[in-house]
Amino acid sequence: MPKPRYQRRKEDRPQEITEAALEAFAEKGYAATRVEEVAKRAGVSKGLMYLYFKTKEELFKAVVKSVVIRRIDQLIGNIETTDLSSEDFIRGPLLSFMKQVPGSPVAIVIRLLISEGPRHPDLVDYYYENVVAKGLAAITGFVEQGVKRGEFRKSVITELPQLFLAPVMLSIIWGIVFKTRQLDTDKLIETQIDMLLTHIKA
Amino acid sequence: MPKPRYQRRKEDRPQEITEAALEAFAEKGYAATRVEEVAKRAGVSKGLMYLYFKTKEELFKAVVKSVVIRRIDQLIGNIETTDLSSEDFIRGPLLSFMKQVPGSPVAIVIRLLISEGPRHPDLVDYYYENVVAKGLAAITGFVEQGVKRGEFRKSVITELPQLFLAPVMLSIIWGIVFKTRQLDTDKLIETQIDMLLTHIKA
Amino acid sequence: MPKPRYQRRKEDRPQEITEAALEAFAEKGYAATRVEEVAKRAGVSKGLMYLYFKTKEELFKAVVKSVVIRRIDQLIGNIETTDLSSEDFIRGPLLSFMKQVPGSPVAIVIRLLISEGPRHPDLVDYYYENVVAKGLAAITGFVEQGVKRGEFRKSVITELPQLFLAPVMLSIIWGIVFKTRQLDTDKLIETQIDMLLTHIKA
Amino acid sequence: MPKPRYQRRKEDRPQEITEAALEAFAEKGYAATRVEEVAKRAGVSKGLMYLYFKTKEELFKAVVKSVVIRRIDQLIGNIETTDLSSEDFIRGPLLSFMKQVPGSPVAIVIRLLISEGPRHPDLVDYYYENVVAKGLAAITGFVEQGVKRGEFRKSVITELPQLFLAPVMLSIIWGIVFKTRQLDTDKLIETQIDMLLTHIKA
DNA sequence: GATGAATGAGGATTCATTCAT
DNA sequence: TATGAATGAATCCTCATTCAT
Repeated sequence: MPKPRYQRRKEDRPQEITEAALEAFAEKGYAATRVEEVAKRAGVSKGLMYLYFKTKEELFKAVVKSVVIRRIDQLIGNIETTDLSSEDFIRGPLLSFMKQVPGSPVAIVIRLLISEGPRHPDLVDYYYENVVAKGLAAITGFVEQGVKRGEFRKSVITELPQLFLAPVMLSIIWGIVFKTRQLDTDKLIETQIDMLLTHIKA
Repeated sequence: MPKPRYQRRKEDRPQEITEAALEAFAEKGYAATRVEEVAKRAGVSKGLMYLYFKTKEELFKAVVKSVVIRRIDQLIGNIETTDLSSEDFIRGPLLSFMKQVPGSPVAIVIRLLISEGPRHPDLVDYYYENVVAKGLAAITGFVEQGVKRGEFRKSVITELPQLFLAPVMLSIIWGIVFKTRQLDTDKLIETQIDMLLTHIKA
Repeated sequence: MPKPRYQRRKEDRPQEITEAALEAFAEKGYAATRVEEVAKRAGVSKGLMYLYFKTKEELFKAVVKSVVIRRIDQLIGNIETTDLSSEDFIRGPLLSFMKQVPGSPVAIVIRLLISEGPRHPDLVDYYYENVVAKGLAAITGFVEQGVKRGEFRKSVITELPQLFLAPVMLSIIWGIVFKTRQLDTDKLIETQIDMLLTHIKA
Repeated sequence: MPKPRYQRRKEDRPQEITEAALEAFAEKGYAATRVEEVAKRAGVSKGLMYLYFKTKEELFKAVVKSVVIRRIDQLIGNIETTDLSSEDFIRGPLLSFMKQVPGSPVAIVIRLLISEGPRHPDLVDYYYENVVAKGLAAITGFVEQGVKRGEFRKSVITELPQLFLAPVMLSIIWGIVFKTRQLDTDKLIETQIDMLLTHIKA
C-alpha cells in the first residue's frame, strides 16, 4: 500500500490530478497513458477521476489549459511591469524566459499538441490564442516599440516574430527526441537573439 | 469489371503498404491509426499486412526508415556534386532543400518521432545517425569550408549548426499544429539564412 | 427481476472462474475453449477474466493448481490418519481413493496435462511434485511399511509403484476417449490391487 | 533455402505429408501445429497440402489412420503365425510388442486421441474398432486358448484384457508428460505380465 | 463523496483456406 | 500440378468508462 502522494483537500483535487496527468503524459504520451496510472500517481481512485473529468480527453484538455494558464500569467506579468529599453528587455527578461521554456511543462504540452493536437482543434485554438498569439504579439510589440524609440530599424522581423520562437522550439523538440545528445540550448537561444538584434538594430 | 480479389504484387507491396501507412499516420498519428485502416488504403487485406510487417510497431519503423532512406540520398546527392561558393551553395541548393522539408514526408516523420520516439530509442538512434547527424555535419562542413576559403569568419555557428534547422523545425511544427494559421515558412527560413550569413561573413 | 449487471464478489470470483474453466476445458480441451465461453459459464464479463488471470495460460495453470490443491489435501488427509494394517489400508482407503479418481476432476487435469503439458514444463513439474511424487511416495511407504511389519515380502514393486497407478490411468484415458464403451473400471482397479497384493504378500 | 526433405514421386506424397504431420503433431500437438509447418517438413508448398487433404482435420484423420493401419498389420501378422504355448507367446512376441509401443508412433496417436478425440467420435470409433477392439480380442483369445489348453484357469482376466494394456498406457502417458523422470517401462510391463500370468495360471 | 470491481467495445494478431499465376 | 501471396473470420487482450457498495 504505497502512501498516496497527495493528501490535500477536495478543492485541490483537480489540480493534483492535472499535475499527475502532466507527469504521466510527459513520460508516455497521451495515448499510452492509462487513466488508472494517472489515478495512482494522484493518489486517487480511478472512479474519482471521473467525478472531476468526464473523459480522458477532457482531462487532457484540462492539463493543457492548466499549464497554459500558469504560463500566461508569467508571460504577461513580465511584459507589463518593465521599463527597460527594448534591447535590454529582450536580452534580459525575455531571454531568461525563453531559456527556461524547454525545461518547463510547456515542452510537455508542445509534445502533446503535436501528437494529439490535430484531433483537438478547439484545444489548439485555445492554445494558440492564449499562448502563441499573445507571445507573438508581445514580441512584435517590443520590436515595434524599439522602432518607435529609434532603437531598431524597420524590418521583416516584425512580421516574423516566429524567428524568436524557432530556437526555443528546436530546443524543446531536441529535448524530447534526442535527449541524450548534448545541445547547449542556452547558447543556441542566445545566439539567435544576438543575430536578431544585429539584424534589427538601426 | 469487379476488381480482382487477388493481385500478386510481392515486389511492390512493402512500399505500397509503407506509403499507405505514412498517409494514415500523417492524418491520425501512430496510436490512433488502425492497422486495418492502413490495409484499406493500401488496397490490401488486414492479414497481408502481417506477411510483410510482423507487428504494427515494425510497420512504424519501416515507415520511418523508408522516408529516411529517400531523404538521405537526396541530401547527399546535393552535397557531393557542388562546386559553388559556400555562400552560393547555402543560398541556393541548401536553402531550396530546407524550404521543401516542411511540406515533405520528413515533417510527418518528425511528428511520429516526437510522439513515439521516446518509446523507440533504436529508431531515434537510426534517425539521428542517418539524417540529423549527417545533415548537421554537412552544414558544419560548408561553414568550415567557407572559413577555409576566407569567405566566412570563425564563429560560434560552427558549433551550433542547429541554428540552420531551427526555422525548418518551427515550420514543421507550425504546419502540424497550427496549419490553419498562415505563416510564410519560406520567408522565415530565408530570413534565418540571411541572418546567419550576415553573422558569419568575414 | 432483471439480473443485476454488477455483482461484486471479489472473494469468490477466482474460484468461480476456475470452476467454469475446468468445466469448459473438460468439454473442449484447452485450445478449443474460448475465454469468452468460460466467462459466460462463470456469469462474468470477458474483461473481468483478465482482472483475475492475466492470460488464458495463467487461467489454465490456475485450474490445474486448484484441482491439485484440493486433491493433495484429500490424499494426505487419508494417509496420515490411519492405523490399519498395510493390506487393509490398501484394500480399504487407498482402493476407494483410486476408484473415484477416474470420475473426478483429476481426470480432466490429466487430459489437460497430456495435451498442453509439453508446453508448460513448470506446470508439469508442479503437478509431478505435488501429486504424482507424493502419491508414489505414499504407495511406496505403505509397501515398505508392510515389509517392515512382516506382512509383505521384498519385491520389485517397491521400485514400481506406478503399477498401482496403471489401471487408474487406463481408466481415466478410457473415460476420456472411449467413454461410450463400457469398462468396469472399479473391477479393473480391484483386480490390479488383488494381483499386486498376491505378488507382494510374504 | 533448405533442401526439401523428401523428393519422391507423386504417389508417395500423401504418405510423406502424413509422416511430416505425425512428427509435427508429436512435437506440438494438433491445435498448435500450423499447416505451414507440416508443409515445410514435408518439403511441399502449403497449397499442395490442400490438394491431398481438404482440411487440416482431414489431415489429422489421415495421420491417425496411417499409423493405425501399419500397426494393425503388425499386430495381426504376429498373432496368426504363431505356434507357441499361450504363456510363451505372451512372454515372447506379445511382451516384445507391448514394450515397443510406448516409443512408437502409437504413443503419439494416443496423445492426439486424448486431446482431439472427443471432437472426432468417428475417428475414435475407427481407432477403437481397428486397434483397440482387435487388440483386446486377441488378448482375450490367447487367454481363452490357454484355458482350453489347460494352461490357464478361468478368471476375471478374460473380461478385463485392459489389464494387459494398463502398464503400456501408463508408460505412454509417462513418456508424454513426465518424459524427464526416469521410469523403467520395460520392467513395468514385464512385471505386470508376470503378475497376470501368476494370476491366471492354473 | 470514494472506491475498485465489473463491463464490453475495439483493436492487434493468427492461421486455415483460397486462388491467380 | 505446384506455388505462396492473399484473404478474413476468429480470438486474445486492453482499457475507458460505469456503477453497486
